[in-house]
Amino acid sequence: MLSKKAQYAFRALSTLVRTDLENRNAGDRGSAANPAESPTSITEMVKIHPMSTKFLETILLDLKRGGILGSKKGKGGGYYLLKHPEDTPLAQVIRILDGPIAPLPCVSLHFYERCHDCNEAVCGLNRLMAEVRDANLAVLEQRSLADLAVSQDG
Amino acid sequence: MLSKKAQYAFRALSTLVRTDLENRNAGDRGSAANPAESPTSITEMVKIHPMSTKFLETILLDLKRGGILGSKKGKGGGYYLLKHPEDTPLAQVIRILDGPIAPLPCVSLHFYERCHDCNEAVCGLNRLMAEVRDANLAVLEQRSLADLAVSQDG
DNA sequence: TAATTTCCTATAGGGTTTGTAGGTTTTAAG
DNA sequence: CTTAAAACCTACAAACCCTATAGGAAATTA
Repeated sequence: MLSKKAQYAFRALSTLVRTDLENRNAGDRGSAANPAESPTSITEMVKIHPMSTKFLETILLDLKRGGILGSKKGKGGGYYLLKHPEDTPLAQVIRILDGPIAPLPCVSLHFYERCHDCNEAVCGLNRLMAEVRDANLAVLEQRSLADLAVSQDG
Repeated sequence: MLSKKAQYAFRALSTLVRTDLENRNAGDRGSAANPAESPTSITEMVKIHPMSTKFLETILLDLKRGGILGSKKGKGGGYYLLKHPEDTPLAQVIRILDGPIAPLPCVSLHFYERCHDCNEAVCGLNRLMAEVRDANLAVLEQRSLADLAVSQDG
């Protein structure tokens, strides 16, 4: 199950994706194209998706440290996507906030930990959970923030 | 990530699967074929896969209540598989010990809970996490306890 | 100078996970 | 009929993690 952190992250990100795409379209028509020039503040995000402001703050900082968001301090500041929405897979968001996607540490690609109680080469569970991991990644590495915004009204 | 409970469960189950298959083969050759007639005790399981006896006890009781195991009390008693290993999907084990497989309650098939903060019909995250759930189930409902025992030496 | 906003760290409360304790009931074997 | 072995049951404790809050410091704009 996704943690609350990850769920809140996706809500905030869906707002940022919309703003991002709007800015890009405006850019095509001669207006400001650079998302960094029109960041979205935490206050605005919370208005759209009500949640604890302070909690969201820590989440956005995580996403910034994780290389997904940029920020601008001071009045008129806020957060913005560093890359095109299509270029940030959902897997990256989940890893930052929830850690490993794999069902076991010994089959994790990014958070691997050795399994002390079994021989990984011949462990049946190991092999099966690697299958589960791959099934997850097939979706989570393919799908991106861009998919998050499609027809999202609520 | 799988809980310790689920991990221990799979280890104990792998022992039971082996015993089960051995008994079935022996049955073909004229010996005891019914797994219920040669149950495996907790003590034996812990010898093969070292872990807390008392903790495993609660896990096995969960699996019994969940309809996966049968048991026999008293001296010479123990646990045994109620069905052929191929007929118990991994998903059933995980649901008993860890609950929902879906990444969000609002896309869970067995543990559904309504999502209060979004319109499920148009929620982008909802749709994506349903994809993840299906990817998981494609493996976990297809794979069974029988797959757990294949070439498992450790 | 004032207002706004991100940035940073610590911490508290609650819940869950993990594991323990102690006893009861059932069954088999001598 | 007694003893030993095993499942069964409930409560509880300790550790850990998740969620959220608090209180400022630093940066930027007007």
